Amino acid sequence: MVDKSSNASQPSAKLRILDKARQLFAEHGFDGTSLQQVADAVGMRKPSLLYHFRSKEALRESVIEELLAHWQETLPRLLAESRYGPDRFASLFDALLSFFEEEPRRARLVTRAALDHPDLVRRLLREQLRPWTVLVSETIDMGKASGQIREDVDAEAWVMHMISMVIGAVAVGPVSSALMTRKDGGPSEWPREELVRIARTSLFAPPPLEADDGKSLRRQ
Amino acid sequence: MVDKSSNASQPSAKLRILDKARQLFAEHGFDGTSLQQVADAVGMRKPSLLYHFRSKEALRESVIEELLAHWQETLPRLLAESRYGPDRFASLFDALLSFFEEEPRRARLVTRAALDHPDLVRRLLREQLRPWTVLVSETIDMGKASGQIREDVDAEAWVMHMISMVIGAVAVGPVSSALMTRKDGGPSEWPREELVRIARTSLFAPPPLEADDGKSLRRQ
DNA sequence: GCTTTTATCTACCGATTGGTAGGCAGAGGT
DNA sequence: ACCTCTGCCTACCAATCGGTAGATAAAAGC
Repeated sequence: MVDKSSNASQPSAKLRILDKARQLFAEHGFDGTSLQQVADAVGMRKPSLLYHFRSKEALRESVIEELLAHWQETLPRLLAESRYGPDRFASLFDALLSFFEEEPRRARLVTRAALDHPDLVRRLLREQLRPWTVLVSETIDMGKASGQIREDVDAEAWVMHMISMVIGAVAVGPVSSALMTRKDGGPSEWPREELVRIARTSLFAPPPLEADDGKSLRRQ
Repeated sequence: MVDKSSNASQPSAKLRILDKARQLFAEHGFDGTSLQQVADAVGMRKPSLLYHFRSKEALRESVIEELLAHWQETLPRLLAESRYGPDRFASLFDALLSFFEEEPRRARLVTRAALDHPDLVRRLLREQLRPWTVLVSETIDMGKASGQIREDVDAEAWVMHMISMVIGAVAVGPVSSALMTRKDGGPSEWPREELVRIARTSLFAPPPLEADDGKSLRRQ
């Protein structure tokens, strides 16, 4: 058994390999990345790499598991940090968006994994992520009773679509933004606000009388 | 010069190659598919395949271009067929969704292409698809004046996100549905309705007084 | 001090990759 | 009859693929 963080001296070869492999897999895909490229990026020979991971397949599984683990570790924190009250979902959605936005490779990696190995990713989603989405769904359903949430929302499906939408939007963001008029001007020119608005308006019930001042819907 | 539909006898080798290559690329990715696999699927030897496409790169470009061309040919028809009046966008959205739903490989292929060759896909989107999305955006903006469309909609961004959302949802549909409670039960158990609802409620202004009977919003 | 374990290396393997050379059968034009 | 061009073939190529064997040096355990 080899632990992943034995000595505190430096990042441990295994972690360095996982880090570089994650980057390369996200950018060029699993089949588009050779062990030689990973080895070069890490700064060691190919057989040394295969000493830590017995095959390319094992390396790929480790990368995916590490991704899900990182997600599973971060998500509860997001849920805990998100403020209570009417803004809670907006705050949570914002956190979810930021999670992938700060490192778009994560979104690309999970998208590629979903395309290349649907069964594996299905299983991991079920086992590791679904408990949390169920929690969110139940909270949404409770919000219907108090009138804050639209009655016609399918909570489970909404959560699923929002996650899929955020990941997809971040993963192919630089590409789909080719449809926008305000041409490039840097990677930050991305219509993030509209994404938040779509999520908000499809979830929250409109305020009773007054409309369009956004008083009860604003985020900060 | 070799035309793509010379004799009417049978589908012409070039087209058969493109067809099989499209399927394989969509399912296993560009790098995950070898020319040998394509040749086997078509039923010819590898060099015969390379007689029609001078390299794997050329084959990939042809597949992508054919995909965009097919899209570009279908989209104007969808726009023309969609009924006028308040239901027009719902009808159009439904057509867009059906376009990818009836052949999910299209969605997977374009997603993979966007990940593997962002620059190429950006260019194709700009040149071939954007004129149509601009048209839709302008119509949306006109709808604001008549009060049917929400004032806070960013038309261009909304259209972009909807396309991205639909393609993403269809491409990874079988995977993300692992987050749903109503387990599998076939591929048609997919929460399509919620997707339509998200699109609708994020675009249309709520009816003046009465709500929730969906009279002015219903689709069929 | 000796042995074992860990982590890396060089050298190599067979299989497969994308791609080329050149032959050959048939259809069509002249 | 002859030539040309098309479309497919067999045979082959160098390069790269994922992976193995075995040597070696340093550290750890006894």
